[in-house]
Amino acid sequence: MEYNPKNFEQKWQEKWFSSLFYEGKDFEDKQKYYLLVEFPYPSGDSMHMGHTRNYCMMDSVARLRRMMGQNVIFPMGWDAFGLPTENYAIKVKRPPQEITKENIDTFRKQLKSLGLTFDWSREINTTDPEYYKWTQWIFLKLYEKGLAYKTEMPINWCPKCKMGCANEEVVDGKHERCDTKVERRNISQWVLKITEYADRLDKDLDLTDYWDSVKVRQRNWIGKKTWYDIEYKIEGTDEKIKVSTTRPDTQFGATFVVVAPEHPVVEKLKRYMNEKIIKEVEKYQEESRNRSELDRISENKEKTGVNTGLLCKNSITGRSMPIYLADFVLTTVGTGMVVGVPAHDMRDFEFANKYNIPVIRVIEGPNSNRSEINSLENVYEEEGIVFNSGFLDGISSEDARVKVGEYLKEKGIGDVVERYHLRDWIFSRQHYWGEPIPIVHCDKCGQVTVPEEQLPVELPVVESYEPTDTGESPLANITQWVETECPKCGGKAKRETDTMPNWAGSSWYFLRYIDPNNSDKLADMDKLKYWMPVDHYEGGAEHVTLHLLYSRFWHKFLYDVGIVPTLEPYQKRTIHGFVLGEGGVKMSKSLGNVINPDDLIEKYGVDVTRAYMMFMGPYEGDVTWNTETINGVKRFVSKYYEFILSAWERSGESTEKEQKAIAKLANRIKNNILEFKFNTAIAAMMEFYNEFHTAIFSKDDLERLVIISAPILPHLAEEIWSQTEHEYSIHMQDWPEIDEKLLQEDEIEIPVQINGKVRGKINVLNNQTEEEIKEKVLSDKALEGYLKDQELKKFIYVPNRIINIVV
RNA sequence: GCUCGGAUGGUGGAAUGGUAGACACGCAAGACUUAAAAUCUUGUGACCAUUGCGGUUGUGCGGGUUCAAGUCCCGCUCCGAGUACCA
Repeated sequence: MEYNPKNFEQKWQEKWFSSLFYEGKDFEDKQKYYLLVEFPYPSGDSMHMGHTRNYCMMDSVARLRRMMGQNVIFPMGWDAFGLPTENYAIKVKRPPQEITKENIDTFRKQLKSLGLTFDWSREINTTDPEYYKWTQWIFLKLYEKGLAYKTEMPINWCPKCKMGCANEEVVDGKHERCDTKVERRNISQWVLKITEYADRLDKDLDLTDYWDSVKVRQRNWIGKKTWYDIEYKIEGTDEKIKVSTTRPDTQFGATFVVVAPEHPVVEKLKRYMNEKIIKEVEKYQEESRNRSELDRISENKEKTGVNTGLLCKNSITGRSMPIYLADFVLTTVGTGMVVGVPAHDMRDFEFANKYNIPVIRVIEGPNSNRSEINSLENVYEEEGIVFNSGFLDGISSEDARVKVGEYLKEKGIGDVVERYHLRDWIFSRQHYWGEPIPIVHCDKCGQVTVPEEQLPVELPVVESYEPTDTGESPLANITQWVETECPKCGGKAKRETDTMPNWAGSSWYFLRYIDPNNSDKLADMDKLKYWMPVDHYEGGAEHVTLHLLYSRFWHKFLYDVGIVPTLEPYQKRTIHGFVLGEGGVKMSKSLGNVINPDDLIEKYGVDVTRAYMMFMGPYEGDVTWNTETINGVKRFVSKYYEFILSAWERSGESTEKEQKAIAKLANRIKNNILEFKFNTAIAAMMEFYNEFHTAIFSKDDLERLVIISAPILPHLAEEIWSQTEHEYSIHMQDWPEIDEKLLQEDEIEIPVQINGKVRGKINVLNNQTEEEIKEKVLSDKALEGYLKDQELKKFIYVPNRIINIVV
């Protein structure tokens, strides 16, 4: 009867993986539940603890929901394109295809050894040509709809990885992968017009049940703002410039205008400048061109700029304002021209201060009167009441903006525009290990799409290749692959050698799980209608901006072209915490504090490992590894095993107390798992054990106990089920129906407070009225000392909770 | 700077506005043992009292609402994550 998991855990896993009880069945007449976890990148290392923990938690959810009669789809696959494998392949001169296959085999074995009931019949792999055929197909559709285009653009160039990277991959001016400072380079790049979906990506968040923190991050990234573009006439000319602002309520405080130095309008303005100033302007343009965006943004806060000598007239206030060029203004933001309001913008104040431009205050707020603004500290950036502002006087900032908007329209001198922080998605990578972009360049026909029937455009398998120094993809060196026929005219043509970023394959993988082997379609519409949307998408915080946004964008596009049936891909999205190494530091190879799940399984067994990972702390919080604590879980699991088996041997009649305890435990386990409170689900089991391990139970009740333990301790439950002569498998049993009556108490003990302090306890019957209870409390001997000679001011009775007496 | 989280014993953490510290680790004492490990029992926020009952205080800090606040409101401090010359 001793708990020895080595004797049975593997045996049951083998049986599970051959009997396939956990597969999701298409079209089955049950409530469907699509539970999605982020698929891992199969690196050369072992699976990370973070992944392991979340998969174990979600496996418990999947097992519970199946027992609750739901048709659960809980799939797994591999996000296998990407740089680590490519770099390793270059180093050891082996094809990444081979390396990837080995890594996947290791990872799959690890997942299986944890007893996770992923539906392996639906396994996918983003690097499988049968999979990336459809990634390429989606690209073609995007191209056909004008949402993919190639353009010469300054990109962030990573000199180490020899590749361009999206703004989103640049952190602190460094490539997030390798920490190398990125440079600016002009390169012809494929770009996807995600900005065209910005509005819907923002608005449709309302259709989902994502955690608010997830919605907020999406919205901040999209950065929707209302902008006011205002035309100013340049004095002494017929030219106009259009500045943009989000704070038109401060217009009467505007005292200058700044144009981005690289802005095309500068050429036009030059016509009105004198020779000396033109020279200065050109010198400044040259300087700022050589500064990378990083440099322009970096620590050096000293503002630079050049006065054009030109003046423009504020079309709202009539004020004459000097025009400057300055590189803190970016062409890509707004109209690339800014109106400066030094009293209400710190950056404008710094600039005005340097160039002796007047500061005019026009907003007052609750904590700040109309006093003069004379230092950076008292620049007033908040909203408030507008003064000194002609037709805007005395109204709030918000109302003033509306009024300015109306005024612009009425006079025809500007527009109100919605703009987004989001920029288009740079989709090219100059690398080998990614999906080839299915485009052919023909001298005669230009850019030609590869016809659908010729997909996939497969990556050539080669022994070795290196990134090129020219910045082209390594594919460019593989001539026999590059040289091809033009699908249109049959003449000589060259393949596109850029590949897709590894965000591509992960932007739609959840759709392929639904119909993984379909060779005619991305996925069958009826199957999609049955399974979609994903009911719950579980993942890390690092993917709630980019990956989530990209995949929602692709999904909306696929919806528009009639491929998928839902507007949004995921109904719910939650964020798990990190697993930190001992002492609360990051787990990393260099610190040597990486915990390998294999070692834990070897030492403690699978169920103990799984239960410990869930018991460590709440789902959403970061947890710190503590090897001492796992012993507590091990102790509990062994005792629990021995307890149930011995209780089975001495079984008899359960009293009502035991029946109630099991009913309550069943409810707690179920509710806690569904609410992702795995730690308290296990605590509930421990509490039950502590109170009842010597009690007598009926066999019916013990069966129920084993069943409700199964989602958390799947191997243990299966073993006990079999030892107590039940038919395989416990995981195919129905979750027990709970008799509501068992959850109610006839008599409960509730605390009695006097003036807010607990002074005693009293037993209350279920059907007792407040009057009866009051009488009982007031005549209670133990409380007498507190109540004697006191005036009773208030008697509060909260049913089943507490009594508070104010005297 | 901005946005979003968080702060509860020696530790990880519980707690629909209703007995703060469930559960676990650790620690201490005891039992078993030649001994140790394992296991079991008891105790364990702090302070005071201890012969028994007990009392006071306590959830980062300062206010407030309430019969009642870890939880709600206002104002801070510190820590973590994300993000930024975004006009």
